[in-house]
Amino acid sequence: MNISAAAAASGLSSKTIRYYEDIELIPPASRADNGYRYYDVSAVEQLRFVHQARLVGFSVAECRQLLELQSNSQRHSAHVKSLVLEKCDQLEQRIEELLQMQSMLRDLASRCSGNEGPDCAILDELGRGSAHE
Amino acid sequence: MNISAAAAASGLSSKTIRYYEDIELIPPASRADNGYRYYDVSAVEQLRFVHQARLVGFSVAECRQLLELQSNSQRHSAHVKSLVLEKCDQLEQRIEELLQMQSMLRDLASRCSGNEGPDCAILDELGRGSAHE
DNA sequence: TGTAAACCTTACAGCTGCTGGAAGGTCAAG
DNA sequence: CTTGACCTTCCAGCAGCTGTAAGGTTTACA
Repeated sequence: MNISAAAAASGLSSKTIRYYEDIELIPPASRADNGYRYYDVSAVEQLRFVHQARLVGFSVAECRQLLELQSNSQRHSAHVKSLVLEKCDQLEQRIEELLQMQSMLRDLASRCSGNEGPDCAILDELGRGSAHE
Repeated sequence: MNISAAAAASGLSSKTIRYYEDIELIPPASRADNGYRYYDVSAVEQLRFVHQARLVGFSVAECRQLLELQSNSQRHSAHVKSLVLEKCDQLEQRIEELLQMQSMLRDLASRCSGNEGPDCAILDELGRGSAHE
């Protein structure tokens, strides 16, 4: 399997796969006679693993940890689970932040008449820097 | 007002203020005789403006737009308002994404026994790359 | 057989939005 | 007169890729 097929199968881009190899997130791919990277089923599975982990919000560093756990038969599943729950909490926090920002924006928007004139409560408010603190 | 006082008054760091000047987001600060940057009330207000805009989710490029609008007496407040509402929508989208990620994580966590053993549904699932698609 | 498109390779630059550090000048307190 | 806290510039680095250049290979088709 060439890199672009592996990309299609894993959901990553070829570029990203090379990049992950570069930063040693994943081991160097084996090579065909012509020097092309070659991926077997288990290599693709690893790519998919990383892709999924990234999708649910793990950083590359955290993916490294997860891959280590995956290859460590001495692992405790409790450890893995705690990483997942921790990430969950982080997402929760981030969501709260975004909701905060959104409510500030909605508040700003509600104060602005939104017409052809230049008077704008949004610009005024931003300059005042209150932001309800 | 020195840069650190301006920083304290605006909520930005000195570093960030210099950076914003560097990328020409804000005009070059005036200088005292000793070469130190000097900020008056209106300069500080501009800094605060940018800080607030960043806080509610505007990118630096968008801040540039907002500053232009602020200094443009021909502006229509409707234009400003639409930028704010658009940003609101973007936040909404991002929040949805994070919620999605969170629900995938919760689902993964629920499948994992979380004990001393190595068997872990999370690692299995990530490798399978299903992610409920 | 030729050639053009579609792959593959490496290497390096750039993106966003800062932050840290080095090397040096200035200023206020004791 | 020294010490510490400012200030200055400039350059490097963080995450996590993505784009581009310059070249080699393979495949399809005329």
